[in-house]
Amino acid sequence: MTVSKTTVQDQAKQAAPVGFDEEGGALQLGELSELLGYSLKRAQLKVFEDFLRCMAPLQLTPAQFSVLLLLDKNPGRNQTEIANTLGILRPNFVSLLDALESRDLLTRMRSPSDRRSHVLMLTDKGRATLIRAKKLVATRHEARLIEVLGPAEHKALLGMMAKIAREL
Amino acid sequence: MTVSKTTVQDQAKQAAPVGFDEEGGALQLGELSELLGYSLKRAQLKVFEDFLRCMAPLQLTPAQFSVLLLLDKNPGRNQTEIANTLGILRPNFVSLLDALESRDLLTRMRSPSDRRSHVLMLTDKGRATLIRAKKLVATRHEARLIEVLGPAEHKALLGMMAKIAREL
DNA sequence: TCTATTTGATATACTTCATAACGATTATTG
DNA sequence: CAATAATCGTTATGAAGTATATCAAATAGA
Repeated sequence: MTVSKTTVQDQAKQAAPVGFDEEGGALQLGELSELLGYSLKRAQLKVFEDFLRCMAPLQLTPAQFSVLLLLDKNPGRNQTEIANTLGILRPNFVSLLDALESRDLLTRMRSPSDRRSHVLMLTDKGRATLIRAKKLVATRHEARLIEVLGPAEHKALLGMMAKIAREL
Repeated sequence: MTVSKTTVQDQAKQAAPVGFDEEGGALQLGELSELLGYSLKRAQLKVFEDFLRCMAPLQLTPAQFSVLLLLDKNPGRNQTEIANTLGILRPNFVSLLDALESRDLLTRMRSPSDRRSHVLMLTDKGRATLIRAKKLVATRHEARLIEVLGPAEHKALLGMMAKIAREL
């Protein structure tokens, strides 16, 4: 779909009185606004953008945050388990972990029971960072979303997204 | 976020009776399921996946379909206008158009009034393809989404997505 | 034991997204 | 009017994200 950040700043030419074609006015979105995938993609990009902005002080991407979150709830798992749960392919998970480990947010430890696998664990710094990150998400990011949608719709939205991810 | 298609086929080990940790069971998603961005991204990927599947007979990607749709409603616009409206950067729009033009779905015509710009227009084949594409989207894709969500929630979802894209 | 599988890792490729710069053309402006 | 600036489509290029094949080491299974 390719929806960039630089979005619809096109109507700089000024908004025409709706129902305008032939030269000059803003374009007609047409059935595009009824296409769920289209809106979904644009909304998703906006949400990630906002996440990055809110998380700027900690320099964590959504993917990195999700790893910390999952590790905190599931200590002692190996890379394959965490990656699979997040839908990340093992090869691509390596560099993601490299980055977090180099920042001392987590450690890879050879498992004593199966020396092929790495047991992943948050460091103290990782846990502390996660706590701060959760606060930023709650007080800035999700707060903003709730502000825009209202609490009821925000919750309903969560349910719908989960349903699509699960049942489609 | 990095959410691949190969998703959560991890619980192959069999589902533990919920509220299980320490080895063996499925992982605890934890606050991840409350993270709107996370669910949004996974849902978006699913929706695009379904779109591609439904559109397979016509071999149109979501981005290509959106271009045809927009061109049909806004004939005679140039590349920059269409690209900006879709949030696509001009350089990246070139190869997208190349693909559609080489399939004879649209034409680039030098504008007589401004010989820098290309006026974009659907060909007859492009219009015919668009009609078929719209039918596929309506009868397969959106129909499936409505089946999963129900008509009321589907509509509510459209509204929420538009709101986020617009106001966040 | 011999073979097959799994784990983390590397290499690699393809797609998407972003920026800089160019020639041609048009607009501005001194 | 001439000189400069801006715009259009395009090319080149780079950074991510995503995908597959393959490897050595370790384990599991025959």
